[in-house]
Amino acid sequence: MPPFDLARSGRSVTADVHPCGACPVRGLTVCAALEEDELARLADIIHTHRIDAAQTIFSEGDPASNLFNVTAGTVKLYKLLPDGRRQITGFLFSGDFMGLSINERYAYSAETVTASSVCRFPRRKIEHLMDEFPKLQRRLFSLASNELAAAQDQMLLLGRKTAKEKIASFLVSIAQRAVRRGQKDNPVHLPMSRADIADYLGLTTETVSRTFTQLKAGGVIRLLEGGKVQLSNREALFEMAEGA
Amino acid sequence: MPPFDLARSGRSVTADVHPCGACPVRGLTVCAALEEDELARLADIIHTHRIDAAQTIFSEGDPASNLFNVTAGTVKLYKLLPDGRRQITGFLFSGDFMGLSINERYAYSAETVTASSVCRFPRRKIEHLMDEFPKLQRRLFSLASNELAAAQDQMLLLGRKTAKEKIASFLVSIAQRAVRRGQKDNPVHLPMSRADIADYLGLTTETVSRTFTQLKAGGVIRLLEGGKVQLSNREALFEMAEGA
DNA sequence: TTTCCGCTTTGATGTAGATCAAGCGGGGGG
DNA sequence: CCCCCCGCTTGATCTACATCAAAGCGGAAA
Repeated sequence: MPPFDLARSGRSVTADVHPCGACPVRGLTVCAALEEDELARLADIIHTHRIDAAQTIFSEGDPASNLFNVTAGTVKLYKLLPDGRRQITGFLFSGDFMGLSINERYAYSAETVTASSVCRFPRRKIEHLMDEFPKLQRRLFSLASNELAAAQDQMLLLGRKTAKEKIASFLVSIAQRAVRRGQKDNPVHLPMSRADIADYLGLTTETVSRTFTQLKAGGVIRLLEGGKVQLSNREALFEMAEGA
Repeated sequence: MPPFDLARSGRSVTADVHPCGACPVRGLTVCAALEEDELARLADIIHTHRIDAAQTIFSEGDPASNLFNVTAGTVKLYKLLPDGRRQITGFLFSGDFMGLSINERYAYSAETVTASSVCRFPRRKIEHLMDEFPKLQRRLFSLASNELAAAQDQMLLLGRKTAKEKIASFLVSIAQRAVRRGQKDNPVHLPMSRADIADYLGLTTETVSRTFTQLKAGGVIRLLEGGKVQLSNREALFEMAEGA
């Protein structure tokens, strides 16, 4: 997890001005709130960056000087305990945003899972724009509310679901998010490692692996090449996810 | 958990107009964003209700027609699995708000722990006011961001902490919140049952009880009358909470 | 005051998932 | 092309916490 300094772009990062009009995820995210001309104003303050896999974007406790929008690839957000135990609080795909903060500090670290592109908004400037365009403010509020609902689902999962239910829930939710991005949801693509999945679900790699094996044996899923998982029995998976 | 119908106030609920100017928690919550005259506008649309202990305020999936502000007492928010397993996603004290939703539906159920007072804002009307007073919108966004950060802390707790660390974290956080409300934080008051604490921390009542006993034996806390807990060694408790 | 009921505590036992420990397999570097 | 390394899987064992069980205990109702 080498550090990554946005100010001085090294080999692993490239910055360029990206025309928002051509943005592939424009409809999904913050920008969906804005009209063409307003979007131009937004474009003035953003920079897009291409980042290699396994790079730290920012760390918990850093001054929260930017908001980010993932436009390609996969990013994970996580928190650590002093002894190294890790909880991944979310995986981000294209269209997802990150960087909400309290006390001007990031509440979690962000690291790329795969090579990714992110679109960076200086916090100060976006706050100005929010005053100017209430729609933008409203959009961010709505996105934060969705995040909050997702966080509550995840609490239910972490606190009360079995390993099998956790894995089933995870697969279902990844599939649903793929659909929202307009991608096909079967087979689903899992770009992250077993260890990452474990740290997201409050399990160990071994348990994640064994549970996949069980689901496979039960004919509910098939493990394909390249981190793809075929959902062979979505009904069963859905019921399993809800503990039914 | 008897149902509670805001429309037809029964024995367990009383409604009256409450002057915001006299609100005890005005500085803590949504209303802190507003000036005197703006507050008057807000006062026009709210109703305060007094609710007995153990009453349902709203249920997961209900149309989210109101936002609420707790002005006295304690409320719990929770989600259920079909077989009855329960995850409490938060405890609310005076000054805390609830009712953020997605798809116009509540994402969780809310029930009073103790007799409480809540201040009710019709969603439709508050959305109008948000357009009129961007400060209000901003305030809600900021509160939602804080909620989100708290939710992420809770994920770390649920996914990666031991029973002892969970209880220690819980006590520390309850104490910190008491301070923010201007109440004394030692001893802390725990108005909720062991079962509620268990469902909040992803444990069982028995484990919660045993862990309290352990902490008591270790001289870290003392269990007092009336649900009060004396934090005898805050340093130790704080370290324990972080897993150090 | 006594009784009763629900909450809490304590004890005995069970188990899901963690931990410890190898193999296995595939992709990148030499 | 081969080897090495790393991530995944599988197996054996351990343990923190759950489950099952029953005994305090305190407050409300009679």
